[in-house]
Amino acid sequence: MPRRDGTGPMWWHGRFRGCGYRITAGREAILDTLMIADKHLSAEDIYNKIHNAYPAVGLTTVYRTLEILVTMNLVFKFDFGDGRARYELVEGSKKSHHHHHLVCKECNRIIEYTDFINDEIELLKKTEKGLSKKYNFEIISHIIQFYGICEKCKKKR
Amino acid sequence: MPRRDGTGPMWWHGRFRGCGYRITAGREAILDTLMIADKHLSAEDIYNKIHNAYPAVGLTTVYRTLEILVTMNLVFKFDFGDGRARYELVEGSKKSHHHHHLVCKECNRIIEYTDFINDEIELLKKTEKGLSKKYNFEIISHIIQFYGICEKCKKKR
DNA sequence: AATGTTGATGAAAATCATTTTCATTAACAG
DNA sequence: CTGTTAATGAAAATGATTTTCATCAACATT
Repeated sequence: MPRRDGTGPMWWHGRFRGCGYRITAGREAILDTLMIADKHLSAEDIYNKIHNAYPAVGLTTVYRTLEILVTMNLVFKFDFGDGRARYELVEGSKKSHHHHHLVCKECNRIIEYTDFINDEIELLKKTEKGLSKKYNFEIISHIIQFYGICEKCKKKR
Repeated sequence: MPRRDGTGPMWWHGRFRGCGYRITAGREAILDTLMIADKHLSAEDIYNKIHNAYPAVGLTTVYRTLEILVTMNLVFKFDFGDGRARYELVEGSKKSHHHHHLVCKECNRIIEYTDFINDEIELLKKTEKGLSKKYNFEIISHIIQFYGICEKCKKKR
């Protein structure tokens, strides 16, 4: 039985192996980092967090692992418009919860919000159902982002 | 009075000049292209479309103009995950209409949909109102995208 | 536990969209 | 018409991400 307290195989091992991928120290470190952070991180963020404990894991491996995780739909890749991608565990993978983001066009601050989620989930369900039928499109994930000016940047003006 | 039939100043001239920007042939060509296309284009798409009529307009100018237009909220910049940004006129600027996108994770095809928009608009309004009050965040635009597998890619499997 | 197959890896080089530099040109206010 | 200064193109720089390739290690099989 999969556990997540470090005493047994992690919840994702089976799925990983099932796809023909091997479990390596680097990959475990990357997944652990994503689970602990439970927040969007860039590839370099992850590399830095890992580097002390696993000096042998290079940035290339971080990119390669993230690509696999995104393909497997275990991780979602975000673009907040600042030229580098951010990654976070897909909702349901573990601790993560349904949320979306506000992106400040001025300072690029990201605000994660979980408000007004119930109505949103309901609408999303309905929309996904309708869209997947009409376009015969299998919907796996979605993104909702609001762009604007954050509190601090408004004051600066 | 601003017109859009080529017989007078375009609707955006005033706004452009008001921000201290000059009107140049290149900028007119870029805006025209976006208006005619009324669909997401990459910087290079625009460059190619313009190049015959305006060989003097370089790709750099396209990028620079697009950046201005995005800052002025006349144009929206999209990331569909294939490494190059797409641009389209903001809804309300001109012919464009409220719509969102389905993105195929496999072939990167983009499907533009306008279905189920009424409920969506209503929810968005409510959410935007709530969010801007709670976080004191001025919302200018939003993005909704669904990721998944398109019809053709499902069949290929 | 030893071994072979083959996926995984790091380092360095390559890629490629986008940005910056800089000397020249042109918009437009006066 | 003229001066000021923003806009421009070409070429170089940037910087995140990807690829190459020789080496290493996971793990299925013995």
